[in-house]
Amino acid sequence: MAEILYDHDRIELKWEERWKSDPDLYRADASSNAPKYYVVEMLPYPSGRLHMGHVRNYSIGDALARYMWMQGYNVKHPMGWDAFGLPAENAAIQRNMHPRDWTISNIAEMKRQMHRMGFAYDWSLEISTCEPEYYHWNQWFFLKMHERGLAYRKNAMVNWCPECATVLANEQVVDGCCWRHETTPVEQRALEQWFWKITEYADELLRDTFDKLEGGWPERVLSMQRNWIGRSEGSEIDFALEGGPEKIRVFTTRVDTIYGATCVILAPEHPIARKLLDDAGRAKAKQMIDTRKQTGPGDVVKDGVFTGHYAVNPYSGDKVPIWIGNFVLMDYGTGAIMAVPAHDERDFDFAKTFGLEIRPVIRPVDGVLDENPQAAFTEYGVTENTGSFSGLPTEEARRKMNAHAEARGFGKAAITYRIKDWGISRQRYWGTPIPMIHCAKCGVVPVPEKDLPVTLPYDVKFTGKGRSPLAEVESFMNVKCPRCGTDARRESDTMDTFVDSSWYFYRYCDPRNSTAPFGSATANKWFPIDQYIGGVTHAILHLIYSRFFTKVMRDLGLIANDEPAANLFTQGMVLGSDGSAMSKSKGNVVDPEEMVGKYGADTCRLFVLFANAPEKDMPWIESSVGGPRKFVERIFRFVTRNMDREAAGDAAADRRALRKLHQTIRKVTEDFNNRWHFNTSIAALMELLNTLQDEEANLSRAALDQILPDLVLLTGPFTPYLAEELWELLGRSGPVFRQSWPKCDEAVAQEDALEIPVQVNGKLRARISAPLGASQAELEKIALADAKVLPFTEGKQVVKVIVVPEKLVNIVVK
RNA sequence: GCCGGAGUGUCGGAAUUGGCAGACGAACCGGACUCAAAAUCCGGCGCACUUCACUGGGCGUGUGGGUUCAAGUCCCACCUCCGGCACCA
Repeated sequence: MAEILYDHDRIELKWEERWKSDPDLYRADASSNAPKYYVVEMLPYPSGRLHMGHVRNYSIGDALARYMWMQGYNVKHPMGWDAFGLPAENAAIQRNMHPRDWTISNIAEMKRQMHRMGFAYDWSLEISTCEPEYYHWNQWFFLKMHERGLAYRKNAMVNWCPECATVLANEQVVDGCCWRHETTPVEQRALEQWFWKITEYADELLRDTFDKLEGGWPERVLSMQRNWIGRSEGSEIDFALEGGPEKIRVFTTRVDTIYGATCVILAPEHPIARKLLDDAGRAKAKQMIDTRKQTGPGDVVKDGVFTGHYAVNPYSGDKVPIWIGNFVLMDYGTGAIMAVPAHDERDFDFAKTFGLEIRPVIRPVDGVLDENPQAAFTEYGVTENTGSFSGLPTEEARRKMNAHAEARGFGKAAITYRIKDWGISRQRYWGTPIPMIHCAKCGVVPVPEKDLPVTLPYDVKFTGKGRSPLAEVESFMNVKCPRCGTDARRESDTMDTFVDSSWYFYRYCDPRNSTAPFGSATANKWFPIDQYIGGVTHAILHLIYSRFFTKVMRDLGLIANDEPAANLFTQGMVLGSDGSAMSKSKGNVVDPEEMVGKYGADTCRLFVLFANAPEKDMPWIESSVGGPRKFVERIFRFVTRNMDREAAGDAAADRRALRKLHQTIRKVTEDFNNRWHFNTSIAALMELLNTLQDEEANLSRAALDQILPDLVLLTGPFTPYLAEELWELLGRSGPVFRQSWPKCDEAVAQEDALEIPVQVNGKLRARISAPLGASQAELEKIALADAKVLPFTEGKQVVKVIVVPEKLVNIVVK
């Protein structure tokens, strides 16, 4: 048969239809004895259309899934929708579309695009987090958290736009102002909200980044998580309020400097501050709280107010003034600090601004105390003027002073974390209703499990005003108290959408279960995830919340694993032509569907994988799409014109072609097994095709019959449409991804002779040819006798000759 | 400020364990085919020299040092860029 011209639409649309018509095609085999392989790509938010970041993420996962199938694994490869979220509500306000309708039509559109890309998902496992069948179990987890004391209520600040009279999400605050009222500064208001005690697991979350995830997760993700958890060891010390029963507890990492404390500073939100301040001071505190939200990090000017009250240093007995300061944070440590200007830069700054005393108490280990410091000395040293603890090195002083505080009952050694409990309440409509009821008699009462799910009402007005759209829906809000049966009101807040994505990959194991989130047996079979793949933007929040969830689920006895994913791969961002991340607001997005229309899905996938290594940010240079496109065409034409032609052949050409084939199999296999640098795998396939075309005229029928099927199989994970079409043209049956991955025959891959570079004093001077398996002595002899080497050794003394077998000869002369 | 990552041709990148720097592709230049163009095929393509030419050696992986027979790769110091955290006590 003659060469066939490549037509991407004809081939891809044909196979898309066939694949779609077989719902079992990519289903994992429940009765299989093959080892399991669970690969999950982070589920998308259905924003409307696929973007290039999705295409990159899913092309990587799809190549891997197909490869693992071909390696004989029982592969589970699901997809779903992270369907709750703010943009749906914005769409409702801005274009008068119901969030649910908007979301569902987006899902349909994106699913259509995924089919067009040829991704191998088992759609029977599809989940959508906005369906009651799914969020039912968010509510169930909420009840379990509540039972275990992991869910609690407390006052927390929310962003409030006085113009809209509504709560704003952080994303809706732009430069400290409301997104819809660009000149209206956002205020901070305290609201009772639900929190989950992730801090209870802070220590384990931190420890397991070392013990369980190192090696399987990227170092930078682990480091970001450790940073986020932010464990810090220090002391909590009580300063007694002069003339009152209260104590002010401060946290410090440098209790050894406490004799240098010249004031105590409270966060403006601190409850004691409210009592100590007069009206003017309270107004000032309120102003500090609001301004803090509006100024970006880094450019805060220190501000403070003296309360007019004093506290007593429990070590020295000194009386120190109590201030409030805008740089002291309520939600870190105890919300109060002791200021030691001589040994802390921030305190030094504060002291200079407000004229506070600077009292040095630490000298350098090999120096003297600087009585009049011009800057804070923050290093470790030796204590001075520190009562009975004077003359001690920092670490010893801390130990002894902690013990002293504990013995006297005014303090102790303490650990503080930067990570805060997870505030999950959102004053939004499009999310999971929090299954709680407020009863005037009984207080806060959980919805009984049997009454779950609490479903989201459809008929809601989106005015963009008020506390939460749900709070206005009387039929939803009015309920009988499950405990006393009197009239009560439902909680009108919904859950943070990060709750939905914290456990979705467990639901894939048992997506239609209506009596439990999933069955433990099936989860234990598939977990931990063998490979989780997603954007590095989720390195902290999603990945820490889902680790927290896994630990809670384990403690509930639902699962046996401690971590959700044994291996994590974070692909880089896709950058627009201007070098910054592709985003709608920057206007530098490239629509994948346009590319698919022009070049086909195979070329699009190949382009994305070939551009660079997948963990790196990918610069978008569309002009280079020609390479991958030509490669697809060349393979197609090469196979079709050689698939059944007569060929006499030449043994030497056959040998060279088969050698290159097997070297390529080895290379591509290694890339899959070790590092997923698909750019080099694809380069190797291009080299193979170059060699095959060089040898084409002299290849025998027998060699072609070995080469063509293997060539097609090797392209399977990257260009599934092309591979499937060629597989069929070759007269083979069964989908490509169910075939065995080609094996490298080392004997065939072996070169006939070695070509070895020869250096003199480390500089390349010649290449010699040597028989395979030549001894070191032989190589040395050939190298020394080489005509190109001789001019560099003549008249000189050969000091030594280094022979690296099969690699290189280096002659050292003097 | 702290933590992490990265700097290689005109561009994306390759060199996986210290052993031939620039694979593969893009762009560009030249040639063949064509009335012409596209497509395709063939050749060239780090820098500055040298030779009529074949060639020949020199320099070259952010900068400066070092280790080594041998350094893009290891060590020390520094510069730049990217990402995260950031008055975190």
